[in-house]
Amino acid sequence: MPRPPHASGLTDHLGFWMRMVSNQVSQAFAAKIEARGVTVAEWVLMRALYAQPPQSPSRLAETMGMTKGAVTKLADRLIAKSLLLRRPDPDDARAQTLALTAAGERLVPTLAAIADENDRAFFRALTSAERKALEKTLRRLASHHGKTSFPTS
Amino acid sequence: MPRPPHASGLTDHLGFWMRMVSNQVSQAFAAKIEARGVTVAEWVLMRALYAQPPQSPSRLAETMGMTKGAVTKLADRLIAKSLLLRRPDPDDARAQTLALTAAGERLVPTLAAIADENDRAFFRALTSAERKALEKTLRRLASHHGKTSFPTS
DNA sequence: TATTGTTATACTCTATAACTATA
DNA sequence: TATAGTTATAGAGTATAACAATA
Repeated sequence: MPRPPHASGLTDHLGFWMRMVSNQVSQAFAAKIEARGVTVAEWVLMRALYAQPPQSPSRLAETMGMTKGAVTKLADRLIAKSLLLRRPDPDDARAQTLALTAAGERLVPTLAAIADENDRAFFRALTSAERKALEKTLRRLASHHGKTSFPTS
Repeated sequence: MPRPPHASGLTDHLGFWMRMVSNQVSQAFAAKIEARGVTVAEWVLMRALYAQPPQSPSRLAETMGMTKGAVTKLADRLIAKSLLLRRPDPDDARAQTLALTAAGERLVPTLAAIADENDRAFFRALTSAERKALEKTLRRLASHHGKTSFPTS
């Protein structure tokens, strides 16, 4: 009987392991912030607006690497939760600005603390040197392949 | 004027970088296999069935870490593409079995080669030692946090 | 009763494209 | 005409829960 042609396995690819670990850490984080009523994507948008002047949807779409339509939808949800405000730009009647509400501003440090804790717990299995090496590697890969320009600090 | 309370930034978390790099590599792979008419999730299911005896949806759900309903939906799509076959289990009238069609079996090595190439291209920026270290780290994290039991070979 | 699998429903995330209002 | 933003639509991915058939 003929043997089937060789095909590399799922676990032969670093991309597979990246996806698996990424899903694990993101799902753990998502579960923790769900109690605060926000999703991971919402957290990212909120953090991008924290302690910043109001930003246009276009600009947020650019820095977050998503489409304008996606930003609108995300913003709609945060507005419905009274965490975000949409206001017309006084200088350009076509434009809008997005800014956190007072409640939104207050929530960000809480979410940030949850993110800190989640990260610490998840990567606790690694030594300090391993974490450093992992971060360096990931940053290299991200900047090598990334089109999006997140604030790198 | 009061300074806003400190909140750690998105880029302070390894989880953020994991998610960013994982998305980059998965999206690159998704774009390449789209020409063959399959998605990443479909590839994973197909690879799990390649050169294997027919498997029950339950078992696949277990090993892939998803619900039975999700497997059914994924299977429906692959069946519509004539890449998968669903057949009643002769030993248990409640049960079904899933197996690749001949076309499905033929497609897997092609997809595997694309995955190989995608992985090589994406991680080319790293040295061999860095890749080894990354793999070791990711496997450690995955097994430390994973409930799902993928074939680890 | 317990189990297998499907179906129904829902929600997040994301994209593309059409559309509106303004520049 | 070009740009800013929203809306409409679509589809992947995933989950929960109700259900039918069978064990």
